[in-house]
Amino acid sequence: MLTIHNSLTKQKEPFTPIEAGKVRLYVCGMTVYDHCHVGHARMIVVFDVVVRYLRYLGFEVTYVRNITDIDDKIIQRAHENGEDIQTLTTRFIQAMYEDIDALGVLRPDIEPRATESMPEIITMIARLLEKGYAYATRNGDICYTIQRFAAYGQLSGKQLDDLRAGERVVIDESKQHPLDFVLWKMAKSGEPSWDSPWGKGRPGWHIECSAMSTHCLGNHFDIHGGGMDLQFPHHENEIAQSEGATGEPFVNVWMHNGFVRVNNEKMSKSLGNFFTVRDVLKRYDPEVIRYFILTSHYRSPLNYSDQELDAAKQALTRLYTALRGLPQISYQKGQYSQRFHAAMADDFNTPEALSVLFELAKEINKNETPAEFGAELHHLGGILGLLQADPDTFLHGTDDVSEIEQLIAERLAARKQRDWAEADRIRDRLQELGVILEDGKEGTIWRKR
RNA sequence: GGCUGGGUGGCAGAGUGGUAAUGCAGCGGUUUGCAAAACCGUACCUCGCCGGUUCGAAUCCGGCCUCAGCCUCCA
Repeated sequence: MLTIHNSLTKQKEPFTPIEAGKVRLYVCGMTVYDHCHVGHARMIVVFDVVVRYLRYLGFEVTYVRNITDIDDKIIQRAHENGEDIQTLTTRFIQAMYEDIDALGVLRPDIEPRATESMPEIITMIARLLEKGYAYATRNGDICYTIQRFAAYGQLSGKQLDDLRAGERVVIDESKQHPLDFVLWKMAKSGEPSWDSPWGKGRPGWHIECSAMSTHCLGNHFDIHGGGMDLQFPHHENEIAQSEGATGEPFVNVWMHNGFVRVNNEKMSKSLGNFFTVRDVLKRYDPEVIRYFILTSHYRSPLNYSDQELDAAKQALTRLYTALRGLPQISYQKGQYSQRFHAAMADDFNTPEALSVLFELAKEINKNETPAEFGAELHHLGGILGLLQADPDTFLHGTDDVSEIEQLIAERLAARKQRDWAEADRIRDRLQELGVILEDGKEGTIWRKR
């Protein structure tokens, strides 16, 4: 039985889909004005694992992850760069695919873009106006009136009276309530705009997700995910918009992943303490990053540092070392699978699930006939999107290996002559090249440090 | 000020009532020409602080200290 922590109720609940055997899931994706950083990578990998696991359990999953390709920051960045908006977003969408494909992330089933969803957005705003959930301000913007939505605050646990709008930002006098948010912004000169019944303009960020998710998945769907920072106000606003417009319940289960931290602070664009995925990929195998993300539970904070990545690399090396040289046989469910699945079914407890993989590695290493354990390890790793590379490929790296193999052959010859000095000299040389040797009964094998 | 979520052995990180998973690091041994990898054994520490409930708590309750996040955009 799969249980999932629901941010709405703040507890783990047994998961029951709305429609038997099917799961409809929406995750807030990227705003494409810059490269993905490790924080984005965490969100994307976490929900990739969620989707993989739901599918593994036999659910027919419809996974939707949007792309926000129009907003203030995009406009601003395009302006700074002196390029047009579409050129900018196209470039960063391409870059995003490069980054997350490298991390072994499966593509969503539907990937709606804000700029391609204007009819749905406009329809939803019109419905909110009809039902009295929205109003036009003096300057022509359309705003949501949160006081009309009685359940506002249910997700974040905030009471309207407790919220201090204007604490950190100037209050907009044209709004009825300081926390009312914009659904449709009137066009400014030089900015992209779309026609609407209220004149040319563009959508607010919150309405995009409400419109795209309900359009792709229906008014009421199973799971909505995103980063912890989106809980308020973004997801709170989505509930208000969607339930206001449709009159139906919006989402059954809300899932929020924790942050990546750097020196005990949230990694973020605004703090400037972020590492882009492509920079980290220059120094670490993508699978190491994926593994690193899964070493902590998805709701816990994850500390980013080189030491942590080194540790992840070392751990993954242990698993691949165990798999090296094993005959490929078909997987049969073993005793470890049960524990792996118990962990995963408990709110996707990947650290616990990974610990089972290490126990399998140990079993392989000490066992005379380890092929079955190897097949199980390979199979269970695959559920997490790990351990699918050829072990030698992982351990050797992707650079040219001919010089290394040449040196190893020379060392082997020296060892045959019992010329230990020469053998050790070559080994030192190889060490300089980052190669670690292992002399076994059946010859010498090696790996990259 | 309000709301969330945390504080676990040297480090990382699970565990939410029965006495600390897993990885790295440490120590002793096996193995090795020496190493490495691997295996076997092993220590440390008792789970932020104080009090309570219980036969029994890291795990429940109360108080306190402290950290992070949200209440602007943010995965």
